[in-house]
Amino acid sequence: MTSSLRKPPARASIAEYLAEAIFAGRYQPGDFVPRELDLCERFAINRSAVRSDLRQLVDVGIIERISGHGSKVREYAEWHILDPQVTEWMSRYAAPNPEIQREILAFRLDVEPYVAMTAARRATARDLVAIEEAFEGLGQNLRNASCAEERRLHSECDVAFHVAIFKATHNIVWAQLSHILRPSIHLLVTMSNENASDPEESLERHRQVMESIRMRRPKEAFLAAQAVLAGTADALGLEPGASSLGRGFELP
Amino acid sequence: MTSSLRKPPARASIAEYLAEAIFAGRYQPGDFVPRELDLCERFAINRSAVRSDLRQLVDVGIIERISGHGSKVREYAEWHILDPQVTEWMSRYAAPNPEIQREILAFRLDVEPYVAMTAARRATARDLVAIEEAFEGLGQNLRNASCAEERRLHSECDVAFHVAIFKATHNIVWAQLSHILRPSIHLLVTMSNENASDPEESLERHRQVMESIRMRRPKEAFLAAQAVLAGTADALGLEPGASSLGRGFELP
DNA sequence: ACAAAAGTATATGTTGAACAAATAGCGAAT
DNA sequence: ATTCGCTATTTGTTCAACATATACTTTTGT
Repeated sequence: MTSSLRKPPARASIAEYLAEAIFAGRYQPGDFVPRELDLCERFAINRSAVRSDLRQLVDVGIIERISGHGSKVREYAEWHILDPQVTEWMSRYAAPNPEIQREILAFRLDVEPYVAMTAARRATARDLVAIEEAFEGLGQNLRNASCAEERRLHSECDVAFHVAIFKATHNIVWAQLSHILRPSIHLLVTMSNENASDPEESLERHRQVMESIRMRRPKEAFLAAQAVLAGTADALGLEPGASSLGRGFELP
Repeated sequence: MTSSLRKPPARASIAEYLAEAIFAGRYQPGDFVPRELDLCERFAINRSAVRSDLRQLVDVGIIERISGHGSKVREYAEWHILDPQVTEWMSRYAAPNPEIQREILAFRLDVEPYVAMTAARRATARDLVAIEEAFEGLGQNLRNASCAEERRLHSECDVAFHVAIFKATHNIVWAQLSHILRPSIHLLVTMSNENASDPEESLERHRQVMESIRMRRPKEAFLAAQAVLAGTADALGLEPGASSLGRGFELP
């Protein structure tokens, strides 16, 4: 009786359902999702609500509506992977496509060392608090990575740690771009469950980044972030050789 | 009679109207936009259509709907400035806020040299075609920058040039991120109308970037892109000293 | 006089039905 | 065999009514 009292479970979100189905690959690019009236029936909801939710998927480039024909899933390249909602879905429902995950990681390899370097120059005390709190969380949830809930918590702290560094650049573009990290971090935590890479070592690398930022040592922060990412790439089974930026320069 | 034959002007897009009004500053963060029924009346359109358009503004974080009260414009920091539609509105209706423009330019100063460098490593012949075509357009529309239409065309070519370089990285994240360029490039063209900075010099700097990419000289591409951005920052009256990344390294 | 509670006004949220418009596929006529 | 036109299906638009949430006002009790 507690369950039914709390809340009428919001409302069955069609966007959520379809996102899950699409990201899990049950509907692939070129496929058509069920028509409006079927979705109405399936979720006992009216057409306006269905259309409102479908609009969201259209706005982020995931589906394309063809008047009088149906709603088609668009190519992966068309998806707005910079949209926070999209990255959230990606991290929650796994990669729709390993290729995108690889490209996101390549991007991270490109930029995160530079972001860490900038953070080391500009981080305020408040930024350090956020970074440290996330790091504490990482340490807390390190050992008991038994149940799924614990791993999710660890994953969230990992995301918070990297996001806090992006925000420490004090640039709104970098700050908003930090959402792109989420999918690969969640994937990492999911996979490292099997891959059993050394978590102690990973934690130590994160600590190095944090300390370098605190001590205002940009170059060390750059290198430390590179080390973290090398570990990430390794755990995900992707060679960091794909990195493009940050090469061709001799670090002092 | 030609005007009415062509097309029933699509449909008055409420999203478009409100975006113009909000980006122009007629509604500022904290303000409430007209209520649904007023918009219905003003545009002779039904409520469903109005609500559909308002949903788009909600999805990109520009407005927030408060049940039973109204639709409030959110703080600039909440706006999804990485969304292509948002950047398009920003470029079309000028900056809602000079601060955001400054931060976008700071971001460009951070990344574009590295993007050019990567493009120099990975650009295919097809990428070079796109870059060259945009460059040709830049040269064409250089002299006759008289009417507004001509300037718009020049601006589009400028955008196309930089976007082509981002795409030449062959990374989907960089490619989608290229939308962020649009606002500052349009602003530049608008302002340089008054500022009368030397267009010949700017063109030459763009040529240097293109040539460096063609010749597969990453380091030269990096420096050439920096030079282009220095010119841009100068024309916009922003000192490039705000740049964060790409500093602290000695270029070979 | 002040404060808490109840009630009212206003705007958004939800529902349902009916009609309009666009697209694909089929079939007939040239 | 090709083109034209018809029909079926699905999305797009419109309208009207009711439900719900929030802010403001009035009332009531101390």
